Amino acid sequence: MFVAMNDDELDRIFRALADPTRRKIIDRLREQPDQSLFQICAMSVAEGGKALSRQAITQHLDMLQNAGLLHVSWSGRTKIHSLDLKPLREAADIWFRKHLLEGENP
Amino acid sequence: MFVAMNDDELDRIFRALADPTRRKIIDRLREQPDQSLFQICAMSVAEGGKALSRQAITQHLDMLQNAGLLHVSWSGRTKIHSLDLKPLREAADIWFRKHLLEGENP
DNA sequence: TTGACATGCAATAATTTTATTGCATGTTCG
DNA sequence: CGAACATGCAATAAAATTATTGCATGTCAA
Repeated sequence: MFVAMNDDELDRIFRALADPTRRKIIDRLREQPDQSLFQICAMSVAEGGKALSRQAITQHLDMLQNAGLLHVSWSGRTKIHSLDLKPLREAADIWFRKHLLEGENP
Repeated sequence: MFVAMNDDELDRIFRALADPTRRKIIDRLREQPDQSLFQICAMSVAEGGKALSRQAITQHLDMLQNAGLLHVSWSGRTKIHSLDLKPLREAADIWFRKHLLEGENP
């Protein structure tokens, strides 16, 4: 099985995963998909401890989307966010597994 | 199988992987372990395109070591670097696989 | 011992990332 | 229609990351 992904894409994904707030968003979005920006902000406040502004969350979501990790749609005035795990799997294929699976002691 | 890793450790690992220079260092160190700082600098110059200062490389190595990804030893005046992939595997266990393996369509 | 070598340490500069603020736009509901 | 709502856009501030420079320390080898 073969995946195609250039360095820039891979880089965007790794960068997207570098921030704990974004990883938390990914976690929550996986637990419950199709959340609005407001819902995501609410989660963030409820769990994260520190309350980020809506714009901060928006910027994090932008980075996730830029890395191709998000599927976004609109329902009226509401923006709906869900995960797209495919790029994550591709990144794992071409990088992570290379280091984690080769030469593993059984 | 159970792994123990706190949020800080996980965060250091993800941050360490966020930079392309560091990922390249990991790649090269995997191809050829037990390299000195100078060797790593030389590689970086030879391959990376942009020539970083020795100190820049040192700082990158520090971050990798801080994330527990490096095994360092001394031979006289020479510092020897090798990878320690165990933390990477642990990080994959508690985070990556959760998202990548669950709910995979077969 | 001395000079070249391999590296460390510390300060600072340059760049990027993260967060905030204020205002603007389109949508729903009464 | 008009008010509350959900979000966007843009500028800027704050903080963190990345890279550089200069000097210091310990080691090897002639």
